[in-house]
Amino acid sequence: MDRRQKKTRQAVYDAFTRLLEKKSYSNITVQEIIDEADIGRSTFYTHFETKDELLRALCTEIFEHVFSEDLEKEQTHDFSHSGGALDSEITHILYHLQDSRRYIKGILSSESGELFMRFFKEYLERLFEGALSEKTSEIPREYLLNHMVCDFAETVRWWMRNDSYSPEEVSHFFLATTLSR
Amino acid sequence: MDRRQKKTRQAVYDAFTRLLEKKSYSNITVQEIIDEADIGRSTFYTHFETKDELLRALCTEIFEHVFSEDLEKEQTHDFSHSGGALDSEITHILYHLQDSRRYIKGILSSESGELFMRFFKEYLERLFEGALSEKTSEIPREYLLNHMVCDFAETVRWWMRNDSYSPEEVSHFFLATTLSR
DNA sequence: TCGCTAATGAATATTCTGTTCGTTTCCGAT
DNA sequence: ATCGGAAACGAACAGAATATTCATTAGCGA
Repeated sequence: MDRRQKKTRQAVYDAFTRLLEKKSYSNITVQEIIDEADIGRSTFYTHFETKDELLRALCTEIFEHVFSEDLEKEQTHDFSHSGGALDSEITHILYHLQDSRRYIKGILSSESGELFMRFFKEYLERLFEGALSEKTSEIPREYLLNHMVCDFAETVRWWMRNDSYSPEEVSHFFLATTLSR
Repeated sequence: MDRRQKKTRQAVYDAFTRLLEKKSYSNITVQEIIDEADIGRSTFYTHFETKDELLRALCTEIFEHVFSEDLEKEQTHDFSHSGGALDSEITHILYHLQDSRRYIKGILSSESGELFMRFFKEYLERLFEGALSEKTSEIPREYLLNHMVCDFAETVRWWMRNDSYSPEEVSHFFLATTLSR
């Protein structure tokens, strides 16, 4: 890929996250992003059709990073039998998220958080599908999956607001209050 | 309050909810609300500064209604001892929400859902504070409260997408997967 | 009945978005 | 080092939606 393109995209991502730390998503205009990134107007529009698409691209980039190694070995996941596998998996993801914390906090602190969470949950759904025990209970499986996914996503959101625990602790909180049924 | 003002506000709320049944929040323009409510342009702006403020006002109205009876007897709530009190409380709230289901769906199906959920969680926080057992566990109380609040809010969101269960069933799902620790 | 307040809506200003296009700059392949 | 193509540039423009202004009309309630 052309060096100029990479530089432009990166400049936009950086500018965007910098702005997200200061003000909410809907109050950020395309022009502000352009000014902050110091690029030409038409350049922005050759890379991204809309502000929404920019957000989507940024989220994709973050999650690609966070889930990269975890989802490719999806097949081998079978959390229902091995006790600690899910725990270390989750801890691992939390470490990745901690690295991207600066970006993520800004995104989560406004309506853009909605989109971020939606993406996040998509990935989590794939991850947790194997963690649900097979035996059918009185509770619908679709409810349980949604429950786990949302619970974890909200745990992360809480953690991001609240930087006072380690990935290991948070993983423990989550598993202690959610699973085991 | 002047009868005309009440009429205007009600006309706007009605128009807005009617539009929300058809399309999502972000695709509704102020002009459409004005046309649907059949009021003058400047009249809208004397009542609401922006579309966002209208949404906020509507959410307040909804929750005032949903939680009206429940929160005033807040003092007497002590779910930690009586088994079925929380259950019937929750079922009651779910019945209220079911009534407003038509337009809540519209609110939830876009970024406006973020605002709705934020409001919802504020009310839930007050409601659930009493439900947490006093005994300090290894899990921080603030984590547990956030966990319950988000879990219930997300349960409701799931239920709204997914109209196939009764309030009693949903209340059971929630209590079976969240509490008891 | 009368004074006050709300509603009206056309006109206008403003703000933001998204596109166009001729020009300039820069990359990388040869 | 050169050259063709691709990317960046940015002023200018069109279009959509928001928000404000103001003179006029209608309705409330004391």
